Amino acid sequence: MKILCADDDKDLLALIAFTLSQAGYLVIRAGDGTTAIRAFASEAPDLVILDINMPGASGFQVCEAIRAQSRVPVMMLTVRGEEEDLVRALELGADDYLSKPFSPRTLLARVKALLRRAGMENSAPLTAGRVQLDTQEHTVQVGTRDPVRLTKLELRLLQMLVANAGHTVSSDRLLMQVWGHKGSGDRQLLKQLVHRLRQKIEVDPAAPQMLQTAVGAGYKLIVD
Amino acid sequence: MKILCADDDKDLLALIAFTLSQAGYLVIRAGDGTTAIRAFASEAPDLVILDINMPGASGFQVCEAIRAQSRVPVMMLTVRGEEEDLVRALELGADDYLSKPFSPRTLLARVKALLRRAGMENSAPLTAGRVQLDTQEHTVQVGTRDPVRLTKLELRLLQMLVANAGHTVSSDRLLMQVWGHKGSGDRQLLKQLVHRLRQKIEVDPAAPQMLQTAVGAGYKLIVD
DNA sequence: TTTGCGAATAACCGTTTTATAACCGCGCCA
DNA sequence: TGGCGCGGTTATAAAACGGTTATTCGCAAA
Repeated sequence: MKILCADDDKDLLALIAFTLSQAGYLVIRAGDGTTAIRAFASEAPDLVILDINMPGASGFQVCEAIRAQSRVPVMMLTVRGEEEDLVRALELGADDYLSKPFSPRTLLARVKALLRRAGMENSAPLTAGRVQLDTQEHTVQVGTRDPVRLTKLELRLLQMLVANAGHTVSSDRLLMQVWGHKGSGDRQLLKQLVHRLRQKIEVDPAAPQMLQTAVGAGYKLIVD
Repeated sequence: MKILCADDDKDLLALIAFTLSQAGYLVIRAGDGTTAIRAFASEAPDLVILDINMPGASGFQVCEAIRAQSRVPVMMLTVRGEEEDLVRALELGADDYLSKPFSPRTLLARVKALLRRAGMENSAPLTAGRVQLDTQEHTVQVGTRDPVRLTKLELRLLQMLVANAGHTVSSDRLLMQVWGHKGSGDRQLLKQLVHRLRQKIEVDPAAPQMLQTAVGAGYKLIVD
């Protein structure tokens, strides 16, 4: 089991690494955000622990980048009393958080819980029904049709929909996950992106079968 | 299912509210003890979450006041390592406690456990009798009838009524919850909204069975 | 440099949803 | 009896929403 830990506090990082490797996990370390993102791509860890305040890229940015291509469990480390950070982290798709200072015992318990929860047999995290995402190639394949290339934003959008296949995802949530912020004028971008995505994955884009809109609520991906 | 949350930490309150409403609960907020007591009286929540340290009235006092008139489940929030607080809280009749910091997931699990223990859980968060709300899809389903799509305002109104099923809710409170303000001319909007909602959920909208009006007071949802 | 592509900005259309307004009927009470 | 408040209903105007298309911008590859 491979765990990626990112924190700019060398001592804390060492403590975390020690605790986890003691428990039998393989720990990958990153001292800043950009390193973390790179490490994530090259190591494909089973779980990620991110400090929020880091040089390079903040924990938020790293989390966002990771969520753009994977659903691995992400745990955020925060300083106590920064609850608004938490809201943001969770909205970005983090699965749990731990506020500093924490005991190694707590850390371990939470890590185990998170891994258990993830089932760890993430089997094929990026498929739903006949829809198959390939984040490496940036492509989707629907049924036996030819794979279609997707842009970065299209991929992120579809990823969110695949992850919640069958349930509608609110526009706000999509906005947040795809662009990382919730500007008011950005509704336009979403409907455009949906439009482009439909052109690519629907048999008849004018009468969408898979990417349906839930009026007033958001969008959802229908899989049989 | 209605939950009253009292905490003077705005950010934490926001986090709690976010977590719970995400899970489909209707959250009533209070920023201090006295507000909490007043809100408890007017809202009759199904569960109460209280911070111990609050201006106005402490969590202890609020808990005591609530216990003087109700057996509703109460969960206390404590800071870690203040065990004597816990003892006192439990003696005052609190049903559970959670020490900060806690993860949203934990909170949700404990809340559900508490509701289950109280026997309130028999249904999903937002159902009352044969009425089933789906806040994600923006739909209601009544009995075995086909689900009906609701607009944003209709959903909020119905949510309020479902949370108070069987009891009449004053027009002012509905106005407040649905529109967020209490303008004078807005009575018109309410009666119109009620009208539209009846068209959607009543068998015979001209003779409402479920969404009944309490003349001079407000409206109430009748469930068997 | 030009070209090409993804993304952002903007505008248009038809539909749905919400707000404004008026009218109806009823019970109440001076 | 007539004025008044209240709730229900209907009509219409205004705003928001979703789909679509065209244009512009920024950037990196050719």
